[in-house]
Amino acid sequence: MKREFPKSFQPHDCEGKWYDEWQKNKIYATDGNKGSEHYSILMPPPNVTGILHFGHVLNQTLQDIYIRRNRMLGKDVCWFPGMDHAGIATQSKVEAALKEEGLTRYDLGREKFVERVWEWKEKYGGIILKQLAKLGISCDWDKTLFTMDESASNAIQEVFIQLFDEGLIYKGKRIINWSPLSQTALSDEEVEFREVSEELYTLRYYFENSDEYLMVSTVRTETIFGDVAVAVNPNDERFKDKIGMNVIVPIVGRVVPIIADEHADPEFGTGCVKITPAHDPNDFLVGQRHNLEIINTINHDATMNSNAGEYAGLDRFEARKAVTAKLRELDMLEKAEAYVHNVGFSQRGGEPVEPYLSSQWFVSMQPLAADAIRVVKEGQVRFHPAHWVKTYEHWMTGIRDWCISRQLWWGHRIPVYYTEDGTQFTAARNSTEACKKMNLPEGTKLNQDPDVLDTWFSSWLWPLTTMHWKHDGITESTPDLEAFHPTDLLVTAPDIIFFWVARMIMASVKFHHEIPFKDVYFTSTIRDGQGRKLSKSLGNSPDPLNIIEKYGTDATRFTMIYLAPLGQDIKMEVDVIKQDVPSVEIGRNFANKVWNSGRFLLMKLDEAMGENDIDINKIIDLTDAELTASDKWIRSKFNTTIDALNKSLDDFKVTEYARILYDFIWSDFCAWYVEIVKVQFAQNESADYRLSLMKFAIDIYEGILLMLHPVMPFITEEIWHILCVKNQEESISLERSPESNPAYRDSAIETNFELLQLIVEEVRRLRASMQIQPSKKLPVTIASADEKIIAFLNEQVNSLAYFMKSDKIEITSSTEKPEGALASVIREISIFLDADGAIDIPAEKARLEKEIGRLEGNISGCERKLSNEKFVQNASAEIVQNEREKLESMRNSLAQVKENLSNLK
RNA sequence: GGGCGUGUAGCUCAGUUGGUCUAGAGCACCUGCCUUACAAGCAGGGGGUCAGGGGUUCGACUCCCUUCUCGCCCACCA
Repeated sequence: MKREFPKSFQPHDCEGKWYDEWQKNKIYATDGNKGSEHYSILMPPPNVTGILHFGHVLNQTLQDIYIRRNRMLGKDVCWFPGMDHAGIATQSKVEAALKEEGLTRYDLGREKFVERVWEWKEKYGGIILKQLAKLGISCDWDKTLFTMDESASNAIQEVFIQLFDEGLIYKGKRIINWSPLSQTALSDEEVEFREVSEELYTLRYYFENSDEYLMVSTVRTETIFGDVAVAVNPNDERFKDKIGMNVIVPIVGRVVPIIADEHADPEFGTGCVKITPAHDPNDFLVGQRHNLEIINTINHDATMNSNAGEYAGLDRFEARKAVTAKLRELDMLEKAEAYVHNVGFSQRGGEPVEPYLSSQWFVSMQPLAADAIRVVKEGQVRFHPAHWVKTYEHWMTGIRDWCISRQLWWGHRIPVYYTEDGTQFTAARNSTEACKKMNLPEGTKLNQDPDVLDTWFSSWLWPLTTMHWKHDGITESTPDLEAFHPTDLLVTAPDIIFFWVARMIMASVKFHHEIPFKDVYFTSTIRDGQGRKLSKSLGNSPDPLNIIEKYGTDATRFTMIYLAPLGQDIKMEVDVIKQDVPSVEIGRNFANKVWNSGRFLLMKLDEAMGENDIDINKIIDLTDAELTASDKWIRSKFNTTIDALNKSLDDFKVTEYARILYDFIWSDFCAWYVEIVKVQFAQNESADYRLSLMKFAIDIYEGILLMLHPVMPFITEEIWHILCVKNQEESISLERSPESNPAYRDSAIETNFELLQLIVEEVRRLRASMQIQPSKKLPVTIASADEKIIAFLNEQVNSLAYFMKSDKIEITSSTEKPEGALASVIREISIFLDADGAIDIPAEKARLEKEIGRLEGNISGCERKLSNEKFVQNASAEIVQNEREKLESMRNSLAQVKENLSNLK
């Protein structure tokens, strides 16, 4: 029965089919008892609100490559998928939906609102995971964890209580980053600074009962309502005598002291700075040092409060305009100048954050950092590329406390209980336990803290919660933890090194006394043709699903890997309107090449079988004596390539892996070996030989499929089932490792074959230079003084003839040039192409003269080197020897070329 | 201000501990081909003082110093 092998590869026909088959047979599932060696990866959980982007394609493909490879190596492999509840993002989405109905979350109340969010999650939350599955990733979906799942919640609660009891979580009244849009506190990491052009206003602060004034500069005129002092530097001679005097805040009329504080920089502005402790982190510290009153003038939504008098209710920016106008009117404004400075923006909401004084929960990070720095320094956790270690250490060394409370409803509620008067509180699993901890009578009414935890407070426990650590609040160890923690590899974008990577290291070391992962691979940032980051807001990001639809999953995966050098950005031309990424053609064309070479092998196999239906596995292998040098050459190359591929993956040089595969398959296998198979097949009509030859070629090709499978899982699976498996029931998947056999490595044959390639290429060049018709067959003479080379070339004479389009080849030790032939010299081997009178004498003369010039240049360079005593003394013997041989060979070649020139008449 | 990275053909990038590197590949370009799988293909070609300067060395794209370019991260100035 002949097998079907369509003319071109149709990705869509096989992708869904194989993915279903893999998942149905649960070949990616494990209970941790499948083998002695384990390998695991944690999937960075996408946001429940997320949609697929190119970052995912790259990131997931990288993980899948390592997962598949290690499974193929026979390890017990587990890839843990999951999804993040994404506090602010998700809550905003649901609030936006409510707004459509004319409602706010307060109309629903907390409980109803959270129910709504769960409903939303059930309805839309799975989209991103289904999209990820489209990438062909081989994870065990049954192990999917949602960060709001009960088992995760329990662990998170335990961690909070433990840190609270140890005094590492504390409540503090501080200036935090407030998001007026989301109306919640943010951590420092959630704020990004951007350069903004604003105006710097210089105001007059008059002394009491005087016409004299101090000049004070500020951008934020609206904050003068919170002014409680003016600070000057204690060493600033200009103001030394003013310290202790009072000035009057414009408009407000408040009398405030002039204080001395290092915070005031004499070099900046007027040297005087107004102190507003409620609205600036530095001013807050100054206020603490000088025991100043704190006057808050801004509401949660960034409108002015009653302390702003007639400006109350105005938005902060409108208030700034109004106050500035008023100052101008009162002649209190000395000047206004253009000013560029950095302003913090909410990463999520995009609005300027407000430095805001409020009570929040903090984690004391310094005590957690020490061990986490150590495990990286010691190389227990390795970063790729390694230069991230410096960034990591720098941040960890100066680490600041982490604000973890969020004024949201969607998230893990803070497990802290307060007495009704608010004077006593503790962290506990429930109010009963809280009563006990506070020595209160059981049943005392307590209130739980209304706030929830920062989403990243669940993310930092991801290595533990995915494996159900303390899923019930108690259990320290689980089968997954036993088998798969620490995980082997984390693949993630470098922009979350602080948000996530560093914190996971701290958490696993602190709570489980183990590192969370051994290697961290930081992925490339994907940019468009102009070098801009692909992003939704820029509108320069095509939907990967459209690209997959157009080119296929394998092609998309391969292209991303092929283009993504470790530690450097990828630049990729994108066309959002056409929804196209043209460079994915690389992968598409490559897939086509792979497909067609497989198709060719099957055609030839079928031809060899004739009417018979033979099990490929029952075909007799060619003996070593029956193999030609070319067969041995491809076998040797194949084994060299496997080793190179393994090394590239071990070194996390994934792009190199893709390039080695590409070059080996395209050049070595397709361009050379497949052509040779055609010749060998044609020249030997024995059916047995032909079958055995095809089996040999298909065996090599099967190895190629195995090597390619981690990056192109679908096409390889499809071809393997068509070409390599007789009985479809035997195996669901090709997954197993190609083995390299050092015995098949043969450097002598590789060198000889390289020579054959050079000769072929030279003849092609000669033909092209004389514009000889491609179909025209011409006699070729190859002359060498080396008998071994003659023997090798003689064995390959049919292949040579085919490659060189020659109808007559003479391989000889005599260097006599045939009449009227084009002549060339490659490594002392003379090549004569009988151009049958089509020879252009002046052109040929010019070509030979150019060659002579080149050789003479090289020879004199070589001679100069060798006559340099220091070179001969210092360079290694091998280098010097090489140089001598090179010189000798070039001299011989030069002589031959000169002879060819003199014969040219 | 501090740290990290980058600069090689028109474009995107390779280039292993300095020595066949007078520097490679893909795309684009030019010439010619429907040659027994593949025109999503095949054969050939042009194109680069390896950002600039200095140094170490017998020898530098590769190591050191320095200037410049572009990019990223951290800190932050009222």
